[in-house]
Amino acid sequence: MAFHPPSNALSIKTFEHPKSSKTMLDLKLIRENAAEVEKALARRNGQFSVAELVKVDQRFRDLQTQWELLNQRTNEISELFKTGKADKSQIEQLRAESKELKGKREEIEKEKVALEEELDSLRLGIPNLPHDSVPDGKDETGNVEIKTWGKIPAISNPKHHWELGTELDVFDFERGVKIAESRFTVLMEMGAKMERALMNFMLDLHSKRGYREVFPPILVNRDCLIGTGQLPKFGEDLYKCAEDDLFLVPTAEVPVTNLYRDEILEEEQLTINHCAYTPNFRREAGAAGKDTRGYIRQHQFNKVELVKFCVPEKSFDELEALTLDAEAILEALELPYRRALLCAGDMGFTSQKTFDIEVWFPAQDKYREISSCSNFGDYQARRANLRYRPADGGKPRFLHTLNGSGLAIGRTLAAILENYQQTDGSVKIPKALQPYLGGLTELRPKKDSVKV
RNA sequence: GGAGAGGUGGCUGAGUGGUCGAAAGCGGCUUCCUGCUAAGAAGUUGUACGGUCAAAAGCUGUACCGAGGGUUCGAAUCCCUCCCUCUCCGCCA
Repeated sequence: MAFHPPSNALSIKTFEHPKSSKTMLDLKLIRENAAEVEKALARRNGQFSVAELVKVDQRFRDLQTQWELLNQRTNEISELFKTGKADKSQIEQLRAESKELKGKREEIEKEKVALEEELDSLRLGIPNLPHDSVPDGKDETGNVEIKTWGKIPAISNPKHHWELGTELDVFDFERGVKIAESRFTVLMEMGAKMERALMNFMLDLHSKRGYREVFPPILVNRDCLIGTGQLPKFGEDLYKCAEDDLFLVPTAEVPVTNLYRDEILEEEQLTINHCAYTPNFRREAGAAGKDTRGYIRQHQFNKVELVKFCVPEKSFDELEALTLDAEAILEALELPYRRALLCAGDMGFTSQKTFDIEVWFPAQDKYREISSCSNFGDYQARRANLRYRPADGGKPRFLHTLNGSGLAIGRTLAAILENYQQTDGSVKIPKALQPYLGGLTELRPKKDSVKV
């Protein structure tokens, strides 16, 4: 696998000086570089075109100009009234003209509103541009392995985590289904404790490394989801509380990135680092039949998330730092992993560049994703109106956002079970986690215990 | 859930239907003064989208005082609807 170093072809840097808010990509940039934008989008999996957008935008701007001219005349008329310059003979005529102008304006406004809606929906439907350093590729086969860490354990006939977990009284899959539906699992005694221990361990480690811990709401409003990019396109994967128009978070990325929505931060405050634990809820709409066994793909799962807000110039350095911070958890737990650079076709909608961290699953004999670390550039910042005032006092600029799992807790638990399994069916506890479990060193099946 | 108050620029906070993009203060920026990590003086300081310009500056047009409607030649200011915030009461972990 080849490593693709950053190139400087179509410079994503030109996106750093946005002029308008509430767009995902800078409209001006799209207008002026439509061909290059098309080309960058073509690298993604799926059909995205800006041609229609450019057309609607042009029509909208024409109308805008007409509308402004009508307003200008209206203002002139009222100026005549104000200054008393209008002849008495003219007054009635001016009143009539103004009314007529209003009628014309209303006509234009009708079309404008319709066009604006269309424009918004077109804009929100266009994904972020893959960075130049992102390799081409249609799907995960195009991803590039960047590094591997740790020694893959030699286990003969490794058991799957769901087998180990059931024997060790960690998971109760059947009762999870009874209580909710499929893809819901009950964590029994040691499972519950392990999950809680992992949560605390991860938050503590990240806190030590400079992330400020937050615990946000787990129900969020529509604006948040538009801000981070889940809406309007990916609503089918969300759980919704229809009566309140609130949604269960699919990731802590949503509430944490929206912490500073519509705010102007000071450059001195950046980089802001947050870590947050939340449960996450996903309908897994497109995942029918995938990972139906085990604890890998649940409708509800726990995760610690890392989120960064930084100045545009630093975001790629911060992406590396963030990825290392996520990897630090796996290294502390001594779980073998690799890092992959996602190709353009496999990247998330909002991302400019993404590293996946994949942990080794012995029974599956492969690496599975446990974290996804992305630089979004100013894409989310535009949608969520996240800005900062430069230290030199200039105009507010959009900042850059990043996030990554640090880590998915359920998958970490599953990975521990598999990688730390012993031939006698017991599972050792990683040293780093033992203090969080009262010094416990292993999980052992209770032969004499009756399954309650 | 009941009653009341309120939503104005980066922040605090004035604002009689036209002189308000909006007083004042704070903060920011620039300059001056002062020999000391301070204080003072003056000026300046919203955002977005257009036009002019090679470009920037400048000039200029339009919009924006919670959102959306209405009245009016003209609305931050009057009317209606909605949203949100705060205070008191009730209820509750």
